[in-house]
Amino acid sequence: MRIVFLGTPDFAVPCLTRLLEDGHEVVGVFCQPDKPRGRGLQSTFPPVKALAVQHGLPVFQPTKLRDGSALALLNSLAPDLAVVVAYGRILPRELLDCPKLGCINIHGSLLPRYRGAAPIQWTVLNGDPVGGVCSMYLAEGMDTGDLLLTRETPVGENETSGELYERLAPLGAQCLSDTVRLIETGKAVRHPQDNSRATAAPMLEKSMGALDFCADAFQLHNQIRGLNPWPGAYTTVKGKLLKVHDSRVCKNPAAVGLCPVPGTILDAKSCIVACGTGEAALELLTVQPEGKGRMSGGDYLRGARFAVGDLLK
RNA sequence: CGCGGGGUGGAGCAGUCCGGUAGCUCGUCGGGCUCAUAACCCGAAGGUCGUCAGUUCAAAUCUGGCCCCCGCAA
Repeated sequence: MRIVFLGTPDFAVPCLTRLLEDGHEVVGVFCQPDKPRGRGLQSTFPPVKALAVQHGLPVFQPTKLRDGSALALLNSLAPDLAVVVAYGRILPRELLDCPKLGCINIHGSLLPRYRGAAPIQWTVLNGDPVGGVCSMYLAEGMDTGDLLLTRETPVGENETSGELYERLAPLGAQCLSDTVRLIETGKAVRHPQDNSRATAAPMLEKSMGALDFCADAFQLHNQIRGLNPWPGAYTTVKGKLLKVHDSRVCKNPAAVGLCPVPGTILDAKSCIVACGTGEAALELLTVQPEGKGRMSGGDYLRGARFAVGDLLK
């Protein structure tokens, strides 16, 4: 089949790889324009572009999709099918109607749950025990199209968004492969979404990373792993940023019977911090002070000269 | 030249402004105490202070260049 692929980040890479392995004719690859990233503002290729270039595929990075030129371009490629995976833009109606067999999408959640830009992260943030990917036809609304296939996977209680992302990307590629085969053989079945069960997964913001130790330890733990690796959870200590990369819920805090102020350090060796009502504490496994590298919670306490009973702030 | 922090025994830090004995909390090794211990006590090993050059009687500390790590912003 003649396929146009639209995708940008790492998550989309296994999908494109799989299409090529399956022997499809990828006639064009769309991704977001190169953007300056990192220290020094160096311009970098999106991962999908890097892969496409490596395979000698034509790459297109339009800044506008609605001025007609994108439509003309897509028409000229005459695709049977368009595959959209984390492209990062809304496709206008005229583009959706262009490919003969339509546009399909791989989404990192079990729709209708988590429609939007950050489905994987919200799965973790909410502490869901099960996540997954699904394939669907694109419709005009955000992730509202008819479902095709769904693939579930259990989510570990300490799994980070980054880790789930890594597992979901190949699962998505498999799902895509199966879906394309169904479409190719005319066996694809549309399952409309149950809109009443829909939830939103909006883009993450930096401010979501602020930790408040008055919250429940489980909640904080989900926040930390859900925002790892980006944008990251943090607290402020002595006026400086302290990122918290990794944590564990500590169900039996050492301070039995006490009701320490949230944020109190309960252990000198492993940076266990009192949270919420004190029923469960939070062990900060890996932290990173502003301007420093990441280190274990214990190392941090030693270097910053904290003692048991001090308030982490 | 976007803004900023930093490189000191194995780890995390102090010391740098006001040059002059290598410090702290851990870890490691040996010994002791204990029913026992990641707890406690005693002792030991381990560092050309990122690198190159300069100033000086003397540089971790002052000056200049270079390398590397990181936070913010994007």
